[in-house]
Amino acid sequence: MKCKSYETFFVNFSNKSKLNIITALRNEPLNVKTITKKINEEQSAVSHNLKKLSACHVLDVKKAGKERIYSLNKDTVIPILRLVEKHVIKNCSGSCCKK
Amino acid sequence: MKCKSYETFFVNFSNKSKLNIITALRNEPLNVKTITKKINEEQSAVSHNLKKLSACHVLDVKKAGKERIYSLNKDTVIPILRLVEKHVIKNCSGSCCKK
DNA sequence: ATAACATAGGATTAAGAATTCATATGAAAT
DNA sequence: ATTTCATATGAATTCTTAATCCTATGTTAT
Repeated sequence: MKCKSYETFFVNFSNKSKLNIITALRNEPLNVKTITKKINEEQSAVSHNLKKLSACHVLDVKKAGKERIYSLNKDTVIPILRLVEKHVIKNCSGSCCKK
Repeated sequence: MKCKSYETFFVNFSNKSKLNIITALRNEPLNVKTITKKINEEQSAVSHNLKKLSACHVLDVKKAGKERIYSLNKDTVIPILRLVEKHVIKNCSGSCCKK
């Protein structure tokens, strides 16, 4: 599947676990264990998600010994999050986005 | 559920049907029947999706007789789509975002 | 008042995704 | 060479979501 259909990209932001990872990395690159502790989920689940996130270049990885350090692709992610923040402030002052 | 957790917002972009609706409305507001024809899906499925999209203010609705005219919230949606386009061009020249 | 049209909504089923568990890989330390 | 630690991967299960079907609501026209 190619990126030209954008749905795969957005899936990376459309559930809590993945969004937790993104949030955890907003300020600093982290290794898997630290992410796992920070968001309080199974290591295995985190790894599965990290794989998808980095397949889409939402995250970058680099190896450091036996660790892998994941970092946010800030060029794309930060501006998108900002837009959504703005959207929510403007449109969702009460509660919205109900399922 | 409140918008403060953004995953619900992003769900609106994370499958083909919803993204087709968004694309169909990129240039002009349309009524349900026209959207349905344009994206070639069941009227009922389209209505279900329209509800979610407008609950999140990704779309606006206005009534016109027996029709309902849906339009894109361009303030939010267009800039986000542009960012993703840019991201894809930069990062996904081959194929990426595989599931 | 009834018929025709446009759209919405509920309930069920089917499809897809996330979670979990068990195991594998690979790197550093002893 | 073996153990330990960090991470990844595959398979099975469990959830979640979307798709479908059927019916309801509301609007206009006759």
